[in-house]
Amino acid sequence: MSIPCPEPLTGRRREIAAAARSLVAERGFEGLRTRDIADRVGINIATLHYHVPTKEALIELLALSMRDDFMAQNIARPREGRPPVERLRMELDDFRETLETDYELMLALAELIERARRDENVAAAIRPMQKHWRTQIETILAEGRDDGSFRTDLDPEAAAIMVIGTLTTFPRFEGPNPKAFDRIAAELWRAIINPGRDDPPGPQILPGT
Amino acid sequence: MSIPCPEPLTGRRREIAAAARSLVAERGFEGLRTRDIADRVGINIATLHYHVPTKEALIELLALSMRDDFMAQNIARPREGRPPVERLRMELDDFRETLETDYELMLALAELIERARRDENVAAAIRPMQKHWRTQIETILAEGRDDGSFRTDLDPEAAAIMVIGTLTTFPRFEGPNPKAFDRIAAELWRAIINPGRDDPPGPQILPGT
Amino acid sequence: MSIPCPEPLTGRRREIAAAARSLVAERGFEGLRTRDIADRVGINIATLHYHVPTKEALIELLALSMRDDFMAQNIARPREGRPPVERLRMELDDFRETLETDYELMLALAELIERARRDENVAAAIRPMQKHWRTQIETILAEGRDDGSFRTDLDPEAAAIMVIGTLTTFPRFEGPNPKAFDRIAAELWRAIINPGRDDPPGPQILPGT
Amino acid sequence: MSIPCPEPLTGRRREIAAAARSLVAERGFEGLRTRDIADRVGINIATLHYHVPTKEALIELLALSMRDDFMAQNIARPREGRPPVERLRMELDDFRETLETDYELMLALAELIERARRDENVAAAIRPMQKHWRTQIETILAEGRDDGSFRTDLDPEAAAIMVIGTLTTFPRFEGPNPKAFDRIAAELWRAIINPGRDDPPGPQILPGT
DNA sequence: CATGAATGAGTATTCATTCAT
DNA sequence: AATGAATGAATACTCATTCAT
Repeated sequence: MSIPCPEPLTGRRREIAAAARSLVAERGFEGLRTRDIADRVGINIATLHYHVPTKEALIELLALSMRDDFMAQNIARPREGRPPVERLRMELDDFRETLETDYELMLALAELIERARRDENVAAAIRPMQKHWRTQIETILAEGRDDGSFRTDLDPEAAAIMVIGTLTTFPRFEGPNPKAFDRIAAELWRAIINPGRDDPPGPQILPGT
Repeated sequence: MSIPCPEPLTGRRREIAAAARSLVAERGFEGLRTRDIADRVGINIATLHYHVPTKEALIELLALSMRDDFMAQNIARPREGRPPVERLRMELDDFRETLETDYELMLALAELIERARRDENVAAAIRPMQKHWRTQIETILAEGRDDGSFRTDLDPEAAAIMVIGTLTTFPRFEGPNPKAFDRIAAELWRAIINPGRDDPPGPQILPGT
Repeated sequence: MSIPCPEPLTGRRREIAAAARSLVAERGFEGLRTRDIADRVGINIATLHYHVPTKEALIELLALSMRDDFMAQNIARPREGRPPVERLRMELDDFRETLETDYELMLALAELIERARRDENVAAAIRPMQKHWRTQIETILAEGRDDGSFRTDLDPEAAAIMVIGTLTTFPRFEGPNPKAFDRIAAELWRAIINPGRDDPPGPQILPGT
Repeated sequence: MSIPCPEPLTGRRREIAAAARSLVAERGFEGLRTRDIADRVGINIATLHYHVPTKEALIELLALSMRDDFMAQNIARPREGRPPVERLRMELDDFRETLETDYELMLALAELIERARRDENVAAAIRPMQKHWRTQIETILAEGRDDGSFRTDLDPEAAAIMVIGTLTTFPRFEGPNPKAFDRIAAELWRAIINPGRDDPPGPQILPGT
């Protein structure tokens, strides 16, 4: 189901992509210098260009590597067959985990999304990831509305943007703080679940890991 | 209540800020060149530097000018004394209006916020604006929860981030499309208002799905 | 009649073109470096780029400046109305003079012609000059054949290439040596004039200024 | 009589020289890249450097290979003992043939000669070839003048340059066009042969205008 | 013989900034 | 206020060459 990176990341290319990612997270695309990437990897600039011919190709490589990493986390845990409530829970937990274990990925992704507006190559690399995430959430929301666990007046397409917007905007205000995240996730949860439902939405109620 | 721009924008400085803003909206900070700004204003680069000594100062000027414009829109309509439901409504309407009339401001602001993470000067200029908006929404939400028009289990601080995140993320998916915005705003509305309340939330209800 | 350089060579541009010319004469296009040109003019590379935006534009400027200089020498002395014999004489004298006073121009021109084969811009700049020279010689030869001063079996178009080829190839063997040139010019003369004609081809016979 | 290539061209070295030649013909020395040569041969650059240690050595190899090829064509047909008229004829025919069958050699040679002016190694490799050709033509012309078949006022040394200059300059104007070449060759012929001679210059006369 | 990877020294070009006028 | 000209410091990219395998 995932669209894999066409050229699998061999040793050096993997190192280069990793160095580029952390530099983008630190300084943004504005401050991304090929020389810095080479320095961080510990190679000569010419060597960098041997492995990745142009800066544009490098950004594309970065975009693809990040998309793959981001999507890999989503696919790790099987969601098929589980009820929508549980799947939304998993979605929030996944985001929380990425926030804690790979905040750098999150920051770099934010830069990438901003850049995608002007760079068609980046947009092309990022789009499948965005679409995948959005569709996944839309499906969960639609199914949850239909089975009565979510609000009956829920608009899945609009609510999906609400979920994504809330999650991605949160770190801009609070950073990777997991406690603060739980509070946001809980609010999102309450905004979505069906308030008229008798039985509680699951064994453990938010907030909580 | 507004924090005024320390150096008032004289003719040339105002033109420069406007040119910088539209260029940032078009190309992002990554592609912002002083020469392009001068060209757009119709002056020489040396003249640009006469009015704004450095690029850093220029970015600060831009940040301040945008903050002032953004906050001016909020202050235009008096909100004091009105009920929370109505004030939330106005908040959404304000955003919608900015989206329609000054989408460029919105785009440039997104770039500015991204940049603020690494640029303390920009952060300092932007922060009051962000704080102002966030506090305003938090207040509305808290009062609305307390008067029973919003969800009783609402967490105003978390929900404020949800509102801001949804609004600012929306254009990334749908652009300045007002129809699509109304759908998002309606969903946000339903996520916030008190579903158990008898009387309708106001004279005009937002268009649903 | 001459196609002038569209942008007249102002001070700096003139200096740059001159520096480029002597460097091309010395090292060929292969060894032409913008930095060397800037050094020779005594300016910074950035300043060079201020006056001539790209290397390509610089080469075009060079080509145009050389074309103009070369053609100026041809136009200096009025040839209208004079008999073909005398005009051919002037043609050879002109070449001899350029050889003596501006051998650098000659060398650089040779490089330019070689480059024109692959560079359409250079070709476009050079072509009018080549055509002008060729046509001028063809006309002289045709008229001289018709008035009986040149060989009656002369093929003006073919002979023009013979004249040009002999003149331009000569320095490759003998350098700018004027004595050696006179010998070549004399041979060319004898190859062209009508051997059956009674009266001598002119007051003074070659070689000799 | 031929000066053989000191290191005989083994398989790979031969291939490399051939690839270099066609690349020089296409792009000139200015655009000659070792990597392109290796690519055309189908080997790695490191392998290229195994066979030819430096670029300079490569250019020397190229010069030697071209000199050998060019001179081989001259030696193929025995000229000894034949009358000057016939030998000049053969000289022109040889050139015509090279023009038709190996125009690439001709183009590359032109580049090489231009480069020889600045590169002593190339000059050293090329000089014997140039000298050989020049001397050969001078001898033909001197003998033809003495036996009355060529102009009696012929200056063999000057006329040799005229012949070489005409032949080598021709392709710059007309390319490898054989019809156009015949016209030039005919003109050259008429410029050299003795016009006062009764008997025709040979069994087959060159096509005239 | 052959190659993948690496590199030092360049190479044109860019950009914010300065300064004399 | 305004500008033409100038510049130092970068910046992405190139190329012949080397070396371990």
